[in-house]
Amino acid sequence: MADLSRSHADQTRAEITRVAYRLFINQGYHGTSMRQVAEAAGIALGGIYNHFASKESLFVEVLYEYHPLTRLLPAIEDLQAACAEDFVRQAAHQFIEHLNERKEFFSLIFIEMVELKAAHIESLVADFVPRIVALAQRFEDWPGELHPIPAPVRMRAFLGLLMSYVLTDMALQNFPIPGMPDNVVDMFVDIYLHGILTRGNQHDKLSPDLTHP
Amino acid sequence: MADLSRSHADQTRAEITRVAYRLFINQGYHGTSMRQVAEAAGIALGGIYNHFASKESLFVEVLYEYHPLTRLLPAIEDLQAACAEDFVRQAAHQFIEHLNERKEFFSLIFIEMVELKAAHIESLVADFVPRIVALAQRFEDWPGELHPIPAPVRMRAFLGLLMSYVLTDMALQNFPIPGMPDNVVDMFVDIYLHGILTRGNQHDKLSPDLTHP
DNA sequence: CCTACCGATCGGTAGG
DNA sequence: CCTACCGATCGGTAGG
Repeated sequence: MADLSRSHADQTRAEITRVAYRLFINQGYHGTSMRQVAEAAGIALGGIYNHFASKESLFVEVLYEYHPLTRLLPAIEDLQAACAEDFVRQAAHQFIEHLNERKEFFSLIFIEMVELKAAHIESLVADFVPRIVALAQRFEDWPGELHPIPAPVRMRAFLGLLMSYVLTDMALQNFPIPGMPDNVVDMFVDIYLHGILTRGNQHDKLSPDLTHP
Repeated sequence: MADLSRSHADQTRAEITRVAYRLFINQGYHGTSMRQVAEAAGIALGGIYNHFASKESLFVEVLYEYHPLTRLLPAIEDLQAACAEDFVRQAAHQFIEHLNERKEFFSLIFIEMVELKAAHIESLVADFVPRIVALAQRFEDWPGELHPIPAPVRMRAFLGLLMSYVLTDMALQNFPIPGMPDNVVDMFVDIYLHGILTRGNQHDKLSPDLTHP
């Protein structure tokens, strides 16, 4: 019975977090009222404060609950790859797949940066930076294939290109561009691979078979 | 005298817009009150409404006043270039230079997308899309040098990579990464050029002289 | 977990 | 361009 009631409280807390996420990403932090959260969660305003000390602590919970690195990083760390190209293609695939599930996460990051002045972002990314740096080093496992670009820059270009794909994909939802194909991700990856690999070691020519595996 | 008074009214309006810009990008839309704007502009609250019908119309004015494409696009359109590589390097230089002056503009875009639900963005970009598409076509002026990538994708990768540079540059202000060099932009451009140009036509090898012109 | 309430602050306006 | 004010809504809490 004690277990059941605790479980029910957890459910309520999870429901509050879930609806708060949807409201925050659609209206922003200051544009979302605790009354809206309460109504969407099906409880009274005061009920929220049995689970969260303040609106800000509710936002922090949402931020941690919905950031994609928790699941994305292990997925990439576990990849087995025979060469740099293989690794990049697999990592890009994982990256896009996880971020597509969490597309609205970028809105959360912006809210955190602008509306909450990045007060909590440091503790959020601190855990992940060393693991990302370690990932960047794995490129060195395949010597002789790479242009002489510093590892942090190579990693940053990778993250940046894919991030910009997701962002422009969101932005272009409302503005279809004539001549924009479906498999833009694969082409971005091809551009990136041509950009970082020396010519001898890539399966070159952007054939449709290669960009459409 | 009529001229003087009109000029003074314009000055006040410009000052309101200026301080509103700073407040919006630092606190968000709903996080900024008209009273804060009034105080920062040195006038009473009611005075704002002699210049702007509402808070939202003030935001729209800020959005138009501070978006970088007004000056960036003509600068790139006027570029003279002998080859694709030259064009890309000059365009990237212009792009970064203009966006560095208007770095906080991204915050405005996010505010517009999240807090104001992208209500005004359509009319803002509508004027620029055809000109950007036209720019993408200029790559075709140098035939035989390009990988067979659709023009919109090539343009999108260019904008995306540079945009992601500016964004990560902002984000990494607070988290210096060991081993991250100063001339990341040049390296990004090199990666991009290797990515879109066929091998024969590029001044290859990323020598320091080339990445540090 | 709800009801009823607090002081504070919001965007906006009338009238001068 | 300011003073003084409007109704509405905010985050949060006491008490049950």
